[in-house]
Amino acid sequence: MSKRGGRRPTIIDVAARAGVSKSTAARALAGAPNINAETRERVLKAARLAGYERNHLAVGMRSGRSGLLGLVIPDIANPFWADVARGAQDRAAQNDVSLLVFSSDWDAAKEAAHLSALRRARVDGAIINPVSDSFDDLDRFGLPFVLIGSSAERFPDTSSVGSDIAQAVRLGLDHLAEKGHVAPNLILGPKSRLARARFLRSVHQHCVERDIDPAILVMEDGEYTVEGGRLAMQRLLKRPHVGHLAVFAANDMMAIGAMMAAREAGLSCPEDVSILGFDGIPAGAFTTPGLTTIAKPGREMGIRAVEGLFDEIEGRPEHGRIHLPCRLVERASLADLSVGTPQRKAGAGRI
Amino acid sequence: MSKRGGRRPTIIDVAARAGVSKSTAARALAGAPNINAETRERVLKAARLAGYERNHLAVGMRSGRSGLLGLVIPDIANPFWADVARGAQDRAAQNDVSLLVFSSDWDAAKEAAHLSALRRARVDGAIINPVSDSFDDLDRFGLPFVLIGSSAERFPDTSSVGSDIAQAVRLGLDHLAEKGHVAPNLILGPKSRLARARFLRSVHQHCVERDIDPAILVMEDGEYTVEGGRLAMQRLLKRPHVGHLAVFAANDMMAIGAMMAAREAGLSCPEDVSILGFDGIPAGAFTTPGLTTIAKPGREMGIRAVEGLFDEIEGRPEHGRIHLPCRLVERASLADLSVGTPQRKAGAGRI
DNA sequence: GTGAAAGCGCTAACAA
DNA sequence: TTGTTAGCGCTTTCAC
Repeated sequence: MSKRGGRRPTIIDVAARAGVSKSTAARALAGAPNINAETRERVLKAARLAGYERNHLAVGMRSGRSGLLGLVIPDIANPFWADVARGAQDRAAQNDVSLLVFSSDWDAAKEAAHLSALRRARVDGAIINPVSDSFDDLDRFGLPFVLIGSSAERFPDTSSVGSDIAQAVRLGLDHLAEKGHVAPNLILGPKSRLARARFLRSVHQHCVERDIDPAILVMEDGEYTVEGGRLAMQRLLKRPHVGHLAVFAANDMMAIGAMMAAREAGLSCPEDVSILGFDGIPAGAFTTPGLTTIAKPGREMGIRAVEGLFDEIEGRPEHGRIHLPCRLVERASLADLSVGTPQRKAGAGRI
Repeated sequence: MSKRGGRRPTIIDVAARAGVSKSTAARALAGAPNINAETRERVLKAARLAGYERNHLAVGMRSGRSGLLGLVIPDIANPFWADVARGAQDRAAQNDVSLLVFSSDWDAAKEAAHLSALRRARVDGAIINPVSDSFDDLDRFGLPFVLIGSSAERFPDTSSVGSDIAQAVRLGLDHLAEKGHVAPNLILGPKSRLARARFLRSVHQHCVERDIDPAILVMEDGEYTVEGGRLAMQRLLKRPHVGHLAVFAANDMMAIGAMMAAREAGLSCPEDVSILGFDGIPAGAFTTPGLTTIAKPGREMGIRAVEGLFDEIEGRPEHGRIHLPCRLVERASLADLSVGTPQRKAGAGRI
């Protein structure tokens, strides 16, 4: 608390200490080439002694760069998004840039408010997972941005970073098939969300590749929450079905909800019901049984998004859509139906 | 993307549009009293038309206030801390200030780096949960700060916000006693952390109040993680004991680990083992059985911390230690041993 | 190789 | 009530 009140040293203080002008001090501090080596040392030493730290505000003012980046995600309390935030944070720090993180809580009005706050804070750009698929707020954002975990169809000249849904679905469906679940039931997100369509499209495509008729697929919708998954599973359970029930949920939270619904219905997992999740949140390791899931590379997504944003800001027109691969996390929520019975080849086309 | 490249309007643009000087425009925008009502309207309208937004950097430069606050927490991926961050975020937004959130990952070097980044970003102050209890970095932070979830013994003239550990421990121990577990085993954090001492002190104090000899308490240490809890529980299980085993863990993650260790040892919860957690993380609702726990008011802590920080910054010397009450979340991890046998009064002093 | 001066956008003290 | 001016800390010409 020593110097709580004391004015913080400026470049002028450093220049005075070193006995040079402030422009010389600035040159030394910036590591410019056109300066006497000995003078530079003197300035650097003076800066150290004075405890000088460059004022980002003043720099921002001159350069037009605040050194601030925004990150708008739906829910910081969701471990997946927290992981994204951490990756972005770390990558930004490498370039001495700070990150303003906002939770939109799936609320378009809140998102608009955050975007506005970001503009006022003079961020150099933002990484955004848009709440709605209308992108209205984005149209008037007016600053460089990168989309994360969302399709960029509306913004052809914008980069986006996401997980490779098609690859993830393939991974999941093939793993299910290996265990003898060729055409699993699906628990999907709300119809309003584009992510749902992308997921479903990948499933259809994979089915076609494996000679399975997509029409036999049974599916239910729900919110991307535990409760949403539980409700969807209850509906699935009410439908007529025989024998073992396999479920592929579009989100780990929903998968956990489905697991609870199964237990509440007196069914046990994985004996009566197999459940595959999608996200890779830590809580999946604590359920009974542990949740087998497809893990998205959250941290890596955050890192790549920041790098993409740097490109946007610098005007390097990458405009790429980066799709990072997901990986299978095998735990215990899938029954192996292929054991004891002849291993059925994928593509059999029956449930 | 319309005006991506276009220079953003300044107060000078607004003044020109309204046909006044920039100081008049500034007065109107600031809502100063000494200005003609009609002129004010004209300026406001001009600002709206121009899409003017006040430049926080420039304001910060003049006023010495950046409108930025820092938050340094051990782990943004821990739902409890994410909750704190969200509360702080929301409260800060009310005053149009933004929050820079950093994860120290329990690493003192990282913490020091973050504190330095915060200073360079010119935050007006910070909310900090210090990694180590040595507070060395804090000594040279040099900006207003508020401690969160940590004791402020080393900083008598600093505010701190935390949960009321004593009340929480009382709540937990009394609830355990009601269920017939008078002297539960304890799973504590690492010896190096001050939080451990505070927790233990509260337990001792409560025991004394209830006429229980603290010496009979059995305890194990571990890291504040699932793995730490599992290891501690394994050690607890190896000790000689008869009948039902009750455990009070100092952290939900550890409690979940303890639950796993019990299951791995062939014991079932709550039949053979009762487990009480402390934190209130969402994952506790997804374990089998659901984890009974004491929930800390994370969100509220974040809010109060920001308010306390505003006081510090304004120079209002509150220097209070706010201890917010915790609440019991009853799920299914505790056996009720009082059923069927006469309810034993608290204070019996036996296991 | 170094210094003087302008200017980023804003607010506040002083003048009119 | 309004305008003029100085200056926050920094970088970047332009002279010397």
